[in-house]
Amino acid sequence: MFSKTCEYGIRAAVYLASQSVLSRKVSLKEVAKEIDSPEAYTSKILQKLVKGGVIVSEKGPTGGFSIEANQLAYVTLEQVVLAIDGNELFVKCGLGLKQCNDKAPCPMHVKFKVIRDELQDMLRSTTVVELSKRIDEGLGFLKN
Amino acid sequence: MFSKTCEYGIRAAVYLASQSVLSRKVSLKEVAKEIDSPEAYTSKILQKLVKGGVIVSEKGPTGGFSIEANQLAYVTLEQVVLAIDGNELFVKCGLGLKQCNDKAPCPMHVKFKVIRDELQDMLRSTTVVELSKRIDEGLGFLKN
DNA sequence: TTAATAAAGGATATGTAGGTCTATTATTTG
DNA sequence: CAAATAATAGACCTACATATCCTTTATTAA
Repeated sequence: MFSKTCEYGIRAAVYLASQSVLSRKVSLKEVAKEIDSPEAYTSKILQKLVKGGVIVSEKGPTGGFSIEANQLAYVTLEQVVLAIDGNELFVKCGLGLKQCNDKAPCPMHVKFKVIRDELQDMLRSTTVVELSKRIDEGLGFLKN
Repeated sequence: MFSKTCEYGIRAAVYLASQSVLSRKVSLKEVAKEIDSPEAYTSKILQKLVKGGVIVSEKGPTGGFSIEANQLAYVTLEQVVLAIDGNELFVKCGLGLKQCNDKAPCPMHVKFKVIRDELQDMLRSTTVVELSKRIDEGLGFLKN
């Protein structure tokens, strides 16, 4: 469904949310450890999230990654997916046709669009901080 | 969403359905042309569909690919996806965790499962012959 | 102002999906 | 049986996602 990069990205964003509610900045090393992803690769992913405006970073000692306090309530899974995988998942034809749309649809278009839109709605209405709370409550994990 | 191989596979199956209702067998070359996919690669994909029991093939002159008449009404998109991409799409964790399930869920699990199940239901309740009819009616295309 | 710390970034490596090429096997028809 | 036709199969190639390595830049605190 999502690229592996994006899976890491969501996990990273959720972990950062869990720490940002505590006003903690987190190092690359810690993020990688907590979401069980390769450190160097995680670095690239976090950079994408920074460029996408999803998270912020600070260099130097006492630096690290975080989600700004006033953004915390508004960062959604959709933003994370858009920052990493782009909008392809939300617009691409299920059969891979270049020119598939409501006017010139592939035969699966109508039914597929319903699912695609529901997926996007779900991601848009789910915040990373909301998911981070489930972890706190023991209702979810970011690695195993 | 689906692999590119699977996209070709669905298009091929739908085209074969459209011809099988006319009791026509179709050559590899014709399938590739009609769904706009590389011929040699299409060959591999059709073989997967044959092995998966979705379509049948006959060698020699007058040979070709088709969907058996008594199967035509029952071949679903789900069968095509399973034959090519396997069941990963229907069971895999949205965050890529190995051990994510109802008992030990990732934080996205509950919401993601809803979408995943709806997708599978849609594919299971949609037949390839149903989609082929849309093409006949000018309500869909397999290439552009 | 220097040493330590942490992110940024470029170059490179690896693995897998996607795609091609060529030879072989099966079947039909003259 | 021979020639033509069509699928089958294995080896090979390519592009891209995934992953690593190493150097540079920014920032802090002693």
